[in-house]
Amino acid sequence: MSQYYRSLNRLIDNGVDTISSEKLAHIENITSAQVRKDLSFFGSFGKRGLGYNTLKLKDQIGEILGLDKKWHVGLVGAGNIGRALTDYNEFKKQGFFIDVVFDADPAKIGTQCNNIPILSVAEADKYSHKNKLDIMIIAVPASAAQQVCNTFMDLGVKAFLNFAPISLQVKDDVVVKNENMSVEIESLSFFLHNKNGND
Amino acid sequence: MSQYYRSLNRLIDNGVDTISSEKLAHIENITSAQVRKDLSFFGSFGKRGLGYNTLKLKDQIGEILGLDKKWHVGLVGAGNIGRALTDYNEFKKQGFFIDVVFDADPAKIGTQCNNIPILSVAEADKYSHKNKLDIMIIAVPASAAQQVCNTFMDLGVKAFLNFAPISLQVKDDVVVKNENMSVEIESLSFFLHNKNGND
DNA sequence: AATTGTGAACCTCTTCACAGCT
DNA sequence: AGCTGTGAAGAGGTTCACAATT
Repeated sequence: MSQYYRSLNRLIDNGVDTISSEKLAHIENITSAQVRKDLSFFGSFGKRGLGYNTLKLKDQIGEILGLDKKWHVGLVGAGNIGRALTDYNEFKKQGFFIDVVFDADPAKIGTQCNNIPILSVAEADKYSHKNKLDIMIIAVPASAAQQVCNTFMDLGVKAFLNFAPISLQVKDDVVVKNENMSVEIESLSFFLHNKNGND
Repeated sequence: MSQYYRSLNRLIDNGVDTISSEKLAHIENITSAQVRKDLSFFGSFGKRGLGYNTLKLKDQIGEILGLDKKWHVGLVGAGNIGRALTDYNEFKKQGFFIDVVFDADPAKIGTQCNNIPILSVAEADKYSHKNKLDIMIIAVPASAAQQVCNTFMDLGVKAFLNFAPISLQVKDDVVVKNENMSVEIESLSFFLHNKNGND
């Protein structure tokens, strides 16, 4: 869904105002039936014989994904990944602005990261009572990730984006999405390894 | 598989030398049958009545994933994400070292990024004739990603890790893994949006 | 007694194919 | 005529349950 949204934005920028499931499928490297199934699950957005209106479809998907809302995002871990994320344009473009950064390093606390204040994790409690925190991004080492997650779960955060390379244990009403770059590069390693083995 | 590998490393560090599919499943938040199916696909690594030897299993998975080999990785795009990746410890730990960075910005060319030289994309041809490039990481804007991908495909690169938020079109013998952080955060947005709607 | 490895059942996601709109 | 929306068929992946093994 998210991927359709992005492709539609690009199509709109290029002045395309109508698109068929066939063409959209080609862009996404999937089948046209898949596109129609995905979209029809949420409603009837297309016109038979014509296709989908790019602008209308984009808005409808945006609404489904809740992109019309502004979510308050916090980040834990002002390391390499954390710093990159505070200035990541794709997040900003979709309306995900990072309000606050938490870190454990006393040298960093009180400073800023791309104009976002860095607080101590101990201040999270106080912060969360004054400010909304819808989504927390965890960009700390694996050894600290579960503890950090627990801290913010206890403060009522229901959605986590986890960059630490472990599987977090969470309550039933909490959702975690993992962003594990090592997993992906290792699957490339697997592919190359096997390809060469069969040559 | 990759996730098992990481968990096994942590178990070994903690002095655990044997583990059952049940316990490993618990760590990964999956079922024990799933663990056994995954592992048995590649061979019989366990001992009935006992479980799996952590050290042996780790080595066997490492071999399957090709982690005993050293892969030569190149990076295109010395932006926020690119810079973070050149110093990303998880890659280094698994043996993925970035040898070279390519960028289009004349101001960056000739400089270094965490001690890795930054070359112009025009020099990629020359570079690739003298050095191996097994995996290319694409960390450029969406508008440039396909072109960059084509350039390196033509130079014979068969594996890409793509951080640009588009679906790359590649030849049949080439594999692309996408690392699209916006997709994940948007799925969190979707979750929160719907949860609140049903409250 | 404990735990693996695996056929069979089950479930979920994908593709096919075509009726029904525009 | 062209393209969507969707039931039915098919493929792929997950779980069950138990014989085999240590």
